[in-house]
This record gives sequence, structure tokens and C-alpha cells, in this order.
Amino acid sequence: MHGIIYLFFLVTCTSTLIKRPRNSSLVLRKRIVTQKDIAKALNISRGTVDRALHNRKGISKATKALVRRKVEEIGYSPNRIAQFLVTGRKVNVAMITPGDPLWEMVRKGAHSYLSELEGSILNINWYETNVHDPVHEAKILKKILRKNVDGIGIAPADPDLLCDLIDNAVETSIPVVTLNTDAPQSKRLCYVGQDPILAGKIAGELMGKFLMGSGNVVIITAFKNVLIHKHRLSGFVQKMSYGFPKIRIGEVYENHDSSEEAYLIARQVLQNGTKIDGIYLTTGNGPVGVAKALREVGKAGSTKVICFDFFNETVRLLKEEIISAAIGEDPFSQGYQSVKILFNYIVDGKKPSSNSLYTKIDIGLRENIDSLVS
Amino acid sequence: MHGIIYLFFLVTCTSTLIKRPRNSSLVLRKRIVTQKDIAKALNISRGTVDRALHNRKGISKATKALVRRKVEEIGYSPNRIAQFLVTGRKVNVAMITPGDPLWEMVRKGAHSYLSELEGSILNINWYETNVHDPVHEAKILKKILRKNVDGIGIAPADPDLLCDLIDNAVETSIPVVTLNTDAPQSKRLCYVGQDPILAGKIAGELMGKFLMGSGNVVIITAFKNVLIHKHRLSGFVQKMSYGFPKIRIGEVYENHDSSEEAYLIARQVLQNGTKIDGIYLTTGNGPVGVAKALREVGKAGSTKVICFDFFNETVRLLKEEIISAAIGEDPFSQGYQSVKILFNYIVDGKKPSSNSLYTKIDIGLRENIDSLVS
DNA sequence: CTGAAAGCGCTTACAG
DNA sequence: CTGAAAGCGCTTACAG
Repeated sequence: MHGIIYLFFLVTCTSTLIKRPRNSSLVLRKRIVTQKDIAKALNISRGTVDRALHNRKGISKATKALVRRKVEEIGYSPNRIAQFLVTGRKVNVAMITPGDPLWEMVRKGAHSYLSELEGSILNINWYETNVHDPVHEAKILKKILRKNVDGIGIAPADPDLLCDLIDNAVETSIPVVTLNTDAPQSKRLCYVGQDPILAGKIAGELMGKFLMGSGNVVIITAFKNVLIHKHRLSGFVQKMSYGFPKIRIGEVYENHDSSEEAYLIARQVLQNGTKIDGIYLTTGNGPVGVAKALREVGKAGSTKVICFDFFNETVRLLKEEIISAAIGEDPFSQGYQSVKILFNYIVDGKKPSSNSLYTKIDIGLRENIDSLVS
Repeated sequence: MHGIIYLFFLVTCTSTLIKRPRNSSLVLRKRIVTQKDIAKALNISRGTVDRALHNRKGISKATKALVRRKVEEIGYSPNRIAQFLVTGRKVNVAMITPGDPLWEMVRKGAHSYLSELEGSILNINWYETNVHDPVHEAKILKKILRKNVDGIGIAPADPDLLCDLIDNAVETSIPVVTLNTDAPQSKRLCYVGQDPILAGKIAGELMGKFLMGSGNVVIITAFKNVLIHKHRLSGFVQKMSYGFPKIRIGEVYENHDSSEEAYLIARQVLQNGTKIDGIYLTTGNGPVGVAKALREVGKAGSTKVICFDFFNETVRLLKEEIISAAIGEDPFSQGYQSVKILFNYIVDGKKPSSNSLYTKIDIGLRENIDSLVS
């Protein structure tokens, strides 16, 4: 069955490519300069031209100079697809991430890169880890290192635990890109993901503006000692202090990324007397619990809630106006850019312009959230 | 000079690709099924296999069936890069747009698509039009239609005026994608850009939330009779009426996309007695004028201003907290997706899943605007 | 209707 | 150090 569908695809989809007559007016066949032209012009062999072009050994300085001058003169540039075809080279990238809905977008982004040639010159192999299980991650990473792989993208649950393995990979000249969460101490080529401090600041800016600069805000963070949550917290607090000095930040609670705990915290806080105008969550796991508590005390909609990520429940709560805003991290780009950076490094040795690529900080409100998740 | 730099690039950048030994453990050379394998298995020629695969004429039904069964059996898929190499085919896309800063991002996005193979299988030619000059646009489009081009991306300043030319192109089987602004009556393959009604709604949602649901809002629209501005206006008004019924919308003024006019309107409105809590602009040309007026009457920061696009002045005014929010339209995606859609249609005959691809509606505030424009 | 052969632009053993 | 030749996987005249 699968085969039939595939065949159908093959036949219908490639037909346009080759149906066109070779000299169709629509096909521009600009005469492109090739190695052959250079060889002919200099009366040498094509192999020698190739050797000169690529700094291979077994060529005299004189010939090399000659070739290079000619190249400048007539403007040659190598044909990439011919190179790929003749070397039979395929770039193999391994991606190691959890399998949440969030990661579906990351995956979409990764496969969007060079999608038309996936299989021809690029293979992406995806390895799904148990959520927040660094030991499992390490095991997978070790397994991959024994295989043939040219580059690795990983979202390290525990940077310290994985640092050595990442360095191992890099030292055997397998580039590693961290995505979504970083391992800054490691020798990774690049980090692609959110700037969590800035993300905290933007949450703070939203809260300040939604409260018109005054009120009481409670913070529920996932884990007080996990770096990303620490940063999202500190960015928020910073923004409040220099942007909205009249907003009072109360206690900082910890929900351990659990919706149930978030519910218990929110219910207690909302019932203890002081009026709560805003609740800030450093995570996407918690809004459901907070919403439940707000509904119970009749404050749904009037207390502003700001959280992270665009999970399905969050989207629903945004539309019901129980959550005021959610902060996104552009997971599509995280996938797309990770693969792009790896590919360019593997093929060209080209390093990214910076060792951190911060993705867009998306703001999801009721009316635009659909445009952000599709 | 240019030549020297180029040569340097060439040599340093391609060296990694070919330095690796052919049988390096890092290079996975999975045995891939080729036409040759099928030919051998069936004891027929490779040419016949090709003919069967692509529904070419001059092949018997029986052989075709035989080949297809074999293909299913051993799982063949065509090698794209070999196809491109042998046909010498290059996809030529023409892009016709203005040259604003906004369009720089569009350009970046367009060239990001298949960037590693640009020149090998894809050429993008850019034609810059005078801003808002449909006659100039038409002239360029006509010129392009006389050249060899496989697909066109255009931002039609005047949809009615260009409709016939677009239809001409499509009828001679040159697909056209409209980007940023649509020509809905035409036979364009797809529109890539903002959903302006939704964009107006999100502006409304922000205004409502920033004002906590009450106050007086004035609207300055660019042109009352230009479709995109009409939509941005009507989305805003709709959102106000069902989301924030206590906010009063006053007069709707027209600034003809001029900053100076916006200044005059704002100054007059701010001085006429009624307290103005918010100003909504359906354009990115105007905020500077509004900001000037607000400063003059000492209301900068307290009156909320929401506008469109992330122009440099707008970014600056966001950081100075004179503009509260700006709405973006993801110009990078507009470029990227336009070229991607054209390429896939040209090469595979694959149509996009819908004839409108709405880009993300970005919300730019003070703290995240840098992450959105870089 | 089918096959044999040339060729796309490049790389790479092999021989000298 | 250099050249001649084979071959990557495919398409396409040409001949039969």
C-alpha cells in the first residue's frame, strides 16, 4: 500500500521536471563556466584543474597559480550538485530531543530545510528521548557516536551530565548544536533557542502593560534551580524593577512543572486575602492548574495570567481569555536553523556568525495564536 | 578584487567537502537502489526503466507494469540531484517588489531558501519597483515575461491594474505568487502575507488590554479605500465591539501614509478637549508624526500608540516607550515561502495546500523587538 | 517499442 | 607533478 502511494507520488510529481523539452524557451541554459573550460584554456587536464582548485597535494605551485588566475579571469564557480553526485556524499544529521507537541514544530522546521533534496544529500535521523531523562539522553548520544554521523543536534536535559559526551563528539570532529536548552560549558558549535532572560523581560513588559503599571503579582516558577527558569524569573523581576516600580511582586512559588501543584499554589494564594492582579508562570506546565483555581474563585479573566509555550491547552485558555498571553520560542526556527548550521559547517566548514542564535520571542494572544502555531 | 575574494571563498569553503577520504567512516554510503538495479533485475535497458517511471511515450503497457512492480518491490526513488545535473535545468524565479527596509527582510528570506544550492539549481532575479507605482510594476512584469522565467513573485501595488498581466503569465504556464499584498481576482497560484483583518483584531486586542477595557481611541488609517487598510481598520473595530464594548472609537482620520499628515491630525485631536487614551495607526508610516505631536502636548508614553511594521523609527520609538506595540507580518517568511512555493510548483507541479498562506502576526514590544527584526 | 551510447560537471584511483 | 579514463545516477537523441 505504502509502495503504491509512493509510486504514484513519484510518477505524478517528477513528470513536470522532465517533460519539458531540453531547449524549451522556459529553461534558461546560460552557458556556465566549468572546469573543462579552464582546462581547455590552459591546455591542461581537468584533473589538474580540480587539484589546483581544492588545494590537493601533488600539484606544482606554478600550475596552481596559473589555474587560479584563469579562474579569476573567466569566473568559475563549482557546481555543487555535481560534487554531491560524484562523491556520493550524504550529510547525516542526528537529532536528539523529547517528543512533546512542542517538538513536533521543531521537527517540522528541521525537515523543512533542504526538504526538496532530503534523501539526496541530507538525511535527518531523529532520536526521541524520555522527557527530562539525561541518562537516557547520554545513552542515545553514545549509541549515535558509534554510528556514522556527521553532525548532532541535541536538547540536553542536564548540561553538566552531557558536557563530556558533547566534547567527545566535537573532538572527533562531529559538530554538535544545542537547541532549546544550552550546554554553555561544552564545546558545542552553537546554541539555537530562546534568550530566557529576554523572554522573562517581555513577560514582565506584558504584565506591566496589562496592569497599567500597578498591582500585585505572584510568580510560579517550575524549578528554582534550573537555569532556564531562573533566567525567565530574573528577566521578569528586572523588568518590573526598572519598568514598573509600582507593581509589587509577592512570593515566588515552585510547581515542579506540575499542573496539579500549580493548582494548589494558585488556590491558596487567591484565597489568602490580598488581591492578586497577575500570575506569572515560567513554564507551560501549570496554566491548566492556575485556570482551574481562577475559575473556582471566580477570578477567571480578571486576574492576568502570563505563561510560556503554545501547548494545546494554553491555546484553548487563551481563546477563553483566562490566560492573557503566552510567550513562544519559535520552535520551527529552532529545528530549521539547527540543521542549517550543521549542514553548512559539515559541507563548507562555515561556522555560524555567533555561537548563540536567539530565536524570535513570539507573543501569543487570543487573536494571533492560531497564526503562530500552524 | 572581487575575484580574489571569491577565489578565497571558493578554496577555503569547498575544501572540507572533498578533503574527506572516500571511505571515511563519517560518510554513510548506504547502497541506494538506482534505475540500473531495476534494469538489471528485469534484464532490460536503463532507458526503458526511465520511460516506464516517468510515463514517457514509446513504452508498452506490459513493460511499464513490470517495472512498476519491481520498483515497489525493491523500493526505488529517483535521485534528484542527478536529475538536475543531467537536464541542466535551473529554476529561474523573478521577484518584483519595492526596495524599502521591510523588503530587505523579504529578500533575506527568499535567498535563504535552498541557499546552499543557489546558482546550481535555482536563480532568483530581483526587480525593484518604485514605491507604489503600479505602472512601473506593469512595465517590469511585461519585460520579464519576454525573458526566460519559470515563476514570478510580485507584490502588486494595484491589483486591478496588474490582474490581466498576472493572468497572462499564468496562462502561458508561468506560475505567479503574490506576496505582501494580494491580487485576489487574478489567477495567481497563491498569496503569501498577512491576514489584514486578523492583524486589525490583534491590534484591537492589544489596545483593549493596554487600556484595561475602557477609554477613547482615535484611528488614523493610511487610505480609507485601499483594501489592506480597510481590513486592518475593520478587524480593529470588530474586536473592539465584541471584546471591549466600553472603549469608545472616535473619528477615523486619513493620513495618506504621510508622517506629516499624521502629525497634523494627532496634534489637532490631542488638543481638542476630549482625553485620548489610544491611537491606532493602520500603517507604519505615521508613528513618527504621532510621536512628535504626543511629545509636544506632553502625552508621550501615557497615550497608547499601536501601529504596523518594524521600521527603524518605529523600533526606536518602541524602545523610548512612545509607541506601545507594533504589529509585524513576518517578511522573512514572505520571501522564503514565496520562493519555496514557486520552486515546488515548477519542479513537481505541486500546488500549495491552500491558495492563501497567512504569515505569522508578530507583536513587537520594547523588549522583544530586537529579536524580531534581526 | 526497446537498446546502446553519449553526456551533465565533477572527483579519483591508476599509470607514467 | 600531470594526464587519461572511469564513474556518480540520470536523461535523451539515435538507431533498429
